Amino acid sequence: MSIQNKPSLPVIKRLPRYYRYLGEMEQEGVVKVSSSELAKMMGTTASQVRQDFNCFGGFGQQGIGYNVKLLREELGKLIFSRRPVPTILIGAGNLGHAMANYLRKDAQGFELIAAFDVKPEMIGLTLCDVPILEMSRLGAFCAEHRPKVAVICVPREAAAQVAQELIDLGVRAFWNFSHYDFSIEYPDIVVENVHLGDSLATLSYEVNNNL
Amino acid sequence: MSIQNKPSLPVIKRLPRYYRYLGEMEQEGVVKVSSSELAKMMGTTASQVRQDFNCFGGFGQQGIGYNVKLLREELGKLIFSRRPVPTILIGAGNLGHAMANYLRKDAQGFELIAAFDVKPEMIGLTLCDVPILEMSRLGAFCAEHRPKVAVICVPREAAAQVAQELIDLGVRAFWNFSHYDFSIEYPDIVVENVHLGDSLATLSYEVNNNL
DNA sequence: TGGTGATTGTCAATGTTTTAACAGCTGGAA
DNA sequence: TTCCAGCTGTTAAAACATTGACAATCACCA
Repeated sequence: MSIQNKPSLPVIKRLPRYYRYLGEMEQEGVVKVSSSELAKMMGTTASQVRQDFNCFGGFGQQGIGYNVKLLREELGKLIFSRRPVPTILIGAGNLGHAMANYLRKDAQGFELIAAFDVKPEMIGLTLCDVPILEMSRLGAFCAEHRPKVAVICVPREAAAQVAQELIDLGVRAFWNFSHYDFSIEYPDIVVENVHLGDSLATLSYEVNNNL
Repeated sequence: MSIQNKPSLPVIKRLPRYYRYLGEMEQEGVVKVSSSELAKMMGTTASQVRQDFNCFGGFGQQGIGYNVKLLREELGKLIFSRRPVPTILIGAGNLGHAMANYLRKDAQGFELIAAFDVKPEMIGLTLCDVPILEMSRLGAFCAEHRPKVAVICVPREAAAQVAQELIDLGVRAFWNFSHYDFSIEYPDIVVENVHLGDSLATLSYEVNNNL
């Protein structure tokens, strides 16, 4: 019933998947679910499912199982902010476009408020209804609008400098698609890396060695 | 000196990063590196670095360290195939475009040979120099060209069916951007998931709870 | 030539995550 | 009412991953 020890990273990484499956179930009209049913979907054990939820105080009812709607709501409260987090995007290239679209159509909890790029021909265009601004305006924009999250879609060479600039400007969270690795010197900053190259290399390794 | 026990997933996931850092060092003209220097870059311990390489037989020289060029070559051999792996892309939308570009410009070891989409207005166009074909031609194409890897950039609703079709057609490796989770029923299939939604949700959790 | 400092490969210890086991609760049937 | 099957919460054990420790090796120098 009480909040247990701080959930570990593996647990946190599983929460969105639970949330996703529960959403699908709710849409299908499923009302209750057991840990073993969830385990089957997740490809893990019932034990892990129960332990995961227990980190946050256990949302189930002994003898019954979990109420799908309630459990999903609770997970939602844990994962998402009450109101959309103001977010900016740096690098409006191909990947930047895809991610801006993703933020608008498929993500919840984030509100894209501006994009930035260095290419002169992009300035003034819009991206998912937000303007693409010059990098030189970054400072003034952040001072005024105080974005909390930045999506980094620039090449590695540019990333280090941009990251430092954004940190100095008060941005505290990064969804990082560049190959640049944020250093660990800033303890109060959160970074979620999507290293496509590493992901693809992992696939390559598996193809090479396991097929 | 001999090949140790099968490397675990965490080790494999670190290989691309080692490879990346070694590439940067080689470009800068660095000749040798010690486990503690690598550890510092990776944000881990020297012990782990040595243990990681030891899974594959230890590429260093006692008393000296590791030869940057040699180590990188060895890791490259482990990660990448000798010749480019024929690869197809399913779903030529925004994300598909970005990933096709990525495959061509920034990835090694994969050769995009065709893209497929359901939208009639896309058929006949090209994407990174490869044709965009109708989904109905998938079977014939695979029979002729035998792609090994498929990049899945379709919505979740479509993914399950496409995946099954591709598996039946002999594709054995998937770089999966859809929200569909490949079931575990096929043991000889490798899947590398890039669940953007889950990644973003993780970031959201951190923003919500750690900032 | 022999000593010294640096460094790897390897084994043992520690820490973390996952799995198993079981007491206690619940709803329904006999 | 009482029993039973099915389920959670929780504690304990097992598996796994990381870190620490140290002998063996090497280049260099006196």
